[in-house]
Amino acid sequence: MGQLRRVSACESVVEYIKNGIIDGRLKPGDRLPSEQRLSELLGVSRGTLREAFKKLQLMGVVAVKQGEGTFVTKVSPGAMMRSLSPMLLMDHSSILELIEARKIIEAETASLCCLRASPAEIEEIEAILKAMTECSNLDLEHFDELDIEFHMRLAKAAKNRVLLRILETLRDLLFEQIREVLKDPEGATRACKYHRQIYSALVDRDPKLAKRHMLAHLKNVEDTLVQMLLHEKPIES
Amino acid sequence: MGQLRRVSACESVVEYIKNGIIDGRLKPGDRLPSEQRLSELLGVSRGTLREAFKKLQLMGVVAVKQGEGTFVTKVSPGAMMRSLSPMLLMDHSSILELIEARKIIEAETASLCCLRASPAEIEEIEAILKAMTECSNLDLEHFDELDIEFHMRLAKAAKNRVLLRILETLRDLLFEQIREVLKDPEGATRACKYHRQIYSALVDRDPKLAKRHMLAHLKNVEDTLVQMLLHEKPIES
DNA sequence: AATAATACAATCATCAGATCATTGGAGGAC
DNA sequence: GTCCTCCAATGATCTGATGATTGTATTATT
Repeated sequence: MGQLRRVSACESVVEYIKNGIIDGRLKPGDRLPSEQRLSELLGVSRGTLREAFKKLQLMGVVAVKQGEGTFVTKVSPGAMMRSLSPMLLMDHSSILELIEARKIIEAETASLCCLRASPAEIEEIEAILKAMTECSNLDLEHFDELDIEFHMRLAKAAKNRVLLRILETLRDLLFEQIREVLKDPEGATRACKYHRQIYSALVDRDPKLAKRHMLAHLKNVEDTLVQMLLHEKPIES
Repeated sequence: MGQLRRVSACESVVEYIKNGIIDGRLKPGDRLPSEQRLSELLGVSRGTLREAFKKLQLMGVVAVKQGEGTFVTKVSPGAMMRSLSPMLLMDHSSILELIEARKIIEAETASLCCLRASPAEIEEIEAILKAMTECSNLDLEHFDELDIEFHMRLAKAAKNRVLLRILETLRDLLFEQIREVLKDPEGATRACKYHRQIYSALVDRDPKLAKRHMLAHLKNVEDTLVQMLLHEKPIES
């Protein structure tokens, strides 16, 4: 009997690593022992260990690099964005739900950002804004990255890791859609304008204004996206 | 050297399954071929296949059941929010961040609920509220379940699957804390009062009022929790 | 005939031992 | 000092096996 819970070996390994980080035995940047050694150490097979790593990878706890090893990830700035989950079998309605969620959360983080951002963080955001402005005229290539970076810095300066994590996930899910919007030079110009307004409110430490501008910005993105979705139906694989 | 991207075998399998769902070859509830057969079919080893399944599992795309097989699950846009909880939930500050996130999101869902809830949904919510009122005097046992049910019905009636999924995750992470608050009879009574106010606003279809009451409710929970955290320090492992 | 107990087959969970591919660094050629 | 080659460490993948769990067909019992 006793089917209460037979913990899988894989899950045990995940817990082991997680606890190691929690109690400080493992720190961000640390390299774990090789698969060979760790599997012997924990008494599980390499296959099981790799499944656990796969899970930890997806949770963003570790990063695996062939030829180098497996590392505890630091909570670094938006360094590794692409690696996360793609997964887009979304219909239009779910895209709209994603955007609605983003509007709600990001409007609030913009507001919190006004209250909590350090001067250094504001400077960093300014630098990104500057790069975006210069970028928008010539190089649309990296504009989308800067756009996302702007939003993520804002969210980070809001000092709430839960909201940040949620926005990171939403960002990944909406990444392709955002790119499409920004491919249009006019869309990029508009985005710049909104970003400047948000930044201005941030400098003035005006939460309500920042919230309003962010909402206007995302509403604009939403409208553009709706237009695009109405005219193009294909969902590229 | 064309190191542009060497797609890993694991990732190929993930794409294969995902595309199968997108183009309708695989439908929710379908059982995939056994690991043995599928690995031969796709030309990868079973270990690789299992790593891919691990990832798909975490993405909420498939469910693996020992002795039965691997099944395609019904996939929702909120499915990806699952991995929010890696190592969070360890110190007090992260609990407060969780509550802050909950305040922001749930206040907005209460508002949306006023705009979108069907009469039938409002009736269901009323029934839960009634049960809570009766319950609070005698049976504190199931009161917490009803409390959570109330909030979840509200979120569901807001008709946004992404926000719903986020709140489900936050609920799981905060569950123990919520229980503690409601153990106090006075806390339960207060909760009832707030719930009635929120429900009243819902009946009147007054989004702003509902939002305000929800915020007041969660602020109260937050305050109670802060008090508790100040007096008890233990962090159970 | 209906029901309970058993045996069996399918399937996932895990293990053990290999080979291939990639990375970083050591050491030599210039 | 700089560049190149080679090699050891490590992850990526493969192969083949055994244990654990589930559903079902079979049998025994009433």
